[in-house]
Amino acid sequence: MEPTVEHKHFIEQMGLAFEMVGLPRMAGRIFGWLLISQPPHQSTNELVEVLQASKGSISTTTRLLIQLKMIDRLSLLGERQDYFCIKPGAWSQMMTEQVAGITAFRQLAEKGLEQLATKNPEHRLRLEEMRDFHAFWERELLILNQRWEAER
Amino acid sequence: MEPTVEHKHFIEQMGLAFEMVGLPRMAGRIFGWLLISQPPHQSTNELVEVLQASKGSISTTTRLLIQLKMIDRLSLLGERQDYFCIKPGAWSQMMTEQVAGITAFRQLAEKGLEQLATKNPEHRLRLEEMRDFHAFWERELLILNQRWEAER
DNA sequence: GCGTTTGTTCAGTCCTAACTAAACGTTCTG
DNA sequence: CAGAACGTTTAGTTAGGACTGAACAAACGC
Repeated sequence: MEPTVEHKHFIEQMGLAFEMVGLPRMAGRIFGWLLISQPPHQSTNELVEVLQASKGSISTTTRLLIQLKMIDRLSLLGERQDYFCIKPGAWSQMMTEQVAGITAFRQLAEKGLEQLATKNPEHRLRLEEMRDFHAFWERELLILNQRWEAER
Repeated sequence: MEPTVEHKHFIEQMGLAFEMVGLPRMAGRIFGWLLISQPPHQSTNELVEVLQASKGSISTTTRLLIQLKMIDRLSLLGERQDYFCIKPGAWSQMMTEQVAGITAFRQLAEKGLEQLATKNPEHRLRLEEMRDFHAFWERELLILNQRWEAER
């Protein structure tokens, strides 16, 4: 299946959106195309052609997306090529990654409170709020994630 | 107030954490120091010295943090220097920024559904899930943000 | 008004990370 | 076994953004 001009535009937008959340643009392009391609699984060569990228780039980036649990590799019986498709729950997985960032902030706050806050309570206030805030979100985001899985 | 070795380590960690969420490392360092400095407001020159950075870098990055509503500029009466301190609700503000990213994804999905999805319902499925997912989180994150403001 | 202090702006440098292209290894086909 | 079809790896290039340093502008004190 060949991409139209609108398809190409969508792909490029997905690239930019992925970049915004800290992933390589190419990852967004691959994921974007897999969202709209017919059929939903595409071979390496198809990706190379459609996205006009090098084999190496596709190889590296598909492995990244697999590691992030956002796509699956399909090896069809009798077929020589590998195929890729979007993994169920890919978006949830992406959100889970975000939670990791929040955890990092909470841990940093806790370490700060242990190691360098004086006994002065007024001084501790800022770090305590940082810790409480991130603990709150850490907890609630996990709950929300479960609720989404349940509702859908 | 002079930073100890532990302070410097904390500052550097905050830099890395900020980098993880897509902000300049220097922004994290400034914010980190403002979290633990005594007093909680610090002048440009103090930031230059403590963080061992150029005036230009501090100037640019403080303006960025102000624009993101994460710190405030204080101009004390009779004082020539500007001071900076953490803005109440800075963390909430940071979270609000994240929501903007989610909104971008939802809008992209909607534009995709309008412009390039065929009538084939099986084909629309992936884009519809993308839209529903992000609409869900967009809604729930705003609610959570309000709950945090209320609870604290 | 002149020099000082302070913040901003801008040109240039440096560093990182994405991407390309080519070499390589592996597996399949005839 | 020879050759082709794939995917991976790696060296090299490129692009973007953070940071520096210096020039600049504005506000103030003497």
